Amino acid sequence: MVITRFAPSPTGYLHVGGARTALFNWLWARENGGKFILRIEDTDLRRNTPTAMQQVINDLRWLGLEWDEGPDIGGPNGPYLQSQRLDLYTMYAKRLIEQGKAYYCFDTSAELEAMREKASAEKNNIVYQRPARFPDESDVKKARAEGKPVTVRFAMPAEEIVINDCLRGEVRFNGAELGDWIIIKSDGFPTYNFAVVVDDALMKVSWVIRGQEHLMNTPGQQELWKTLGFGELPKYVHMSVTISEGGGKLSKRERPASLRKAIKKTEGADVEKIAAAGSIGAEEMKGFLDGKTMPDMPAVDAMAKYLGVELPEINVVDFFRSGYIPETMVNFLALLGWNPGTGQEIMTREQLVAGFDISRLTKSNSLFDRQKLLSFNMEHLRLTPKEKVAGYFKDFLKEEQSPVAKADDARLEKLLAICDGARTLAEVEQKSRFLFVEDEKIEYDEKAVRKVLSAGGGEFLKIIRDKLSAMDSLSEQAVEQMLRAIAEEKGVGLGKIAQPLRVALCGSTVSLSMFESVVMLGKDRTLTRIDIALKKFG
RNA sequence: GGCCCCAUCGUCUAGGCCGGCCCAGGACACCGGGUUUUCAACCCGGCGACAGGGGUUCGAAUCCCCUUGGGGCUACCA
Repeated sequence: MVITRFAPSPTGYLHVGGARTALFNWLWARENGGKFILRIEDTDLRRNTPTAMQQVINDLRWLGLEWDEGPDIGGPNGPYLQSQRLDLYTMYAKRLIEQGKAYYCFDTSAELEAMREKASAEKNNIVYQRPARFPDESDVKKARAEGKPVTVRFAMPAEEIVINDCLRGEVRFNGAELGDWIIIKSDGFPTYNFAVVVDDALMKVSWVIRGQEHLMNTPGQQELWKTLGFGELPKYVHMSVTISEGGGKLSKRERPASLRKAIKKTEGADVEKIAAAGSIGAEEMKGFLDGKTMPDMPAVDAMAKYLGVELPEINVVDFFRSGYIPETMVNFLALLGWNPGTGQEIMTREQLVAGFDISRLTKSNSLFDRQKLLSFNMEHLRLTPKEKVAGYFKDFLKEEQSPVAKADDARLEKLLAICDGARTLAEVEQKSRFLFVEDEKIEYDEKAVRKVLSAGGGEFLKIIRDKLSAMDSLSEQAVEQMLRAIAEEKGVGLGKIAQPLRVALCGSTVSLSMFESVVMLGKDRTLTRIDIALKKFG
């Protein structure tokens, strides 16, 4: 049976790189009728945040990547939180020590740092000097009494280690150069590389599909697996990595970094007010601007909103908030480093599962192209069943606290239908907003007013007003006829007529079709808005 | 620096393992035109790549080597 897993560390929102890894594992399990496990790697006390696990779970659910075993639903191989498996790691570490395959160390971080510096000065990799005699329990006691840190290292064999990667073939390493590495930290917690082996083995994971960044960890993990006698090795697949526009692995730091850039670029930026918007202190703000610290995501988002800058989407939630739907994300992410070989690009979840194959993974890194994502979203907005999209739209509106949220299901679907060709739900929201704002509260875009209303558009508005008030029933056809008639009479294009009306009704030059807009707004409110606009700008 | 991975249009990629069907195909972006009540969409057309150098071969995008470039890892992070 194919058993895969996704093992994030709960350090914040799920970002697209992680989502892609999760997706490939999920696809491979589903394709083979296997199992997909969610495991939380919370062995770093300092970095974990209490809400992060729930955030990751929410994001995976939104993407539709359901797992068969996990911390929230349990399973036969639990617990699925590493922090709850500590006794297991301790037990296996003890076993290794007894076998003489691992040993205690008492180095301080300063001593380690000195070793690193020495190695780097010699233009070499740091290799930990294995002691001639492994310390015993009495040494440990002594070290503890002296207040020295106690860690455990795995003794790597000094021989060639060959791993067989399903994507990259045989990759060779020199065990002697890799050196002995820590499996138990001084706080008693296992390191990632140790816990991952124990858990993968105990959870019977048969396929380890992860990013290329883990390739160097594999020889160590493989040796440990063998030493622990865990039997048949899992199949290893080290996928390409997702690169961002600026070069380098896509990282969640990009959002704060891009905000910092924006603040520095803004002339006369009121740093105090910006900090207040993010509810962070002056100290933290200074550290952030100096590039020393990163505020948390809510603070970053709030400051960006205050400044009115768009930050690049990195986390899965960012894409949700920008109006993308899960179908798009799953499809697009799947195509980053994989393709079905059929030339088909736009695919449903089912098609992805059916067509997925590890052997068609790409070896080279790929860049996350937001332009293409945008066009994918348009396609999926069209392809996905209407009710489903309406559901996503509702969630989106709620998250954005949009006035459009007041609309009922029928109206929502209507709006979505009118906006066929929109690339994001945010575009639909933006175009529809004016329908749900009070007549007096329309915000008029200065440029739009200048360009359309002040430039003689008021004349046409008056004509429209007169014609409209004479109509007794409104229909899209009737409104269209009326507007076209005016255009013809005046010998101008329809645009000359529709644009002033648009600005009067919406305050903007970007909105729904005017024919539908007038009908949906209703005669009275349309007239009211025309009057307001005429009074203000006519 | 050391170790490891990778290398086809601006981007994602097809093709490469089984050399000739590839003077390299698709998609997104871009450019030009059309359509149009705004934005978007839509239709037609166009630009555009085998990183460089050596081999092997009758023949190389495809196989080998070197160079260059990109990426990863180099923690008591995961």
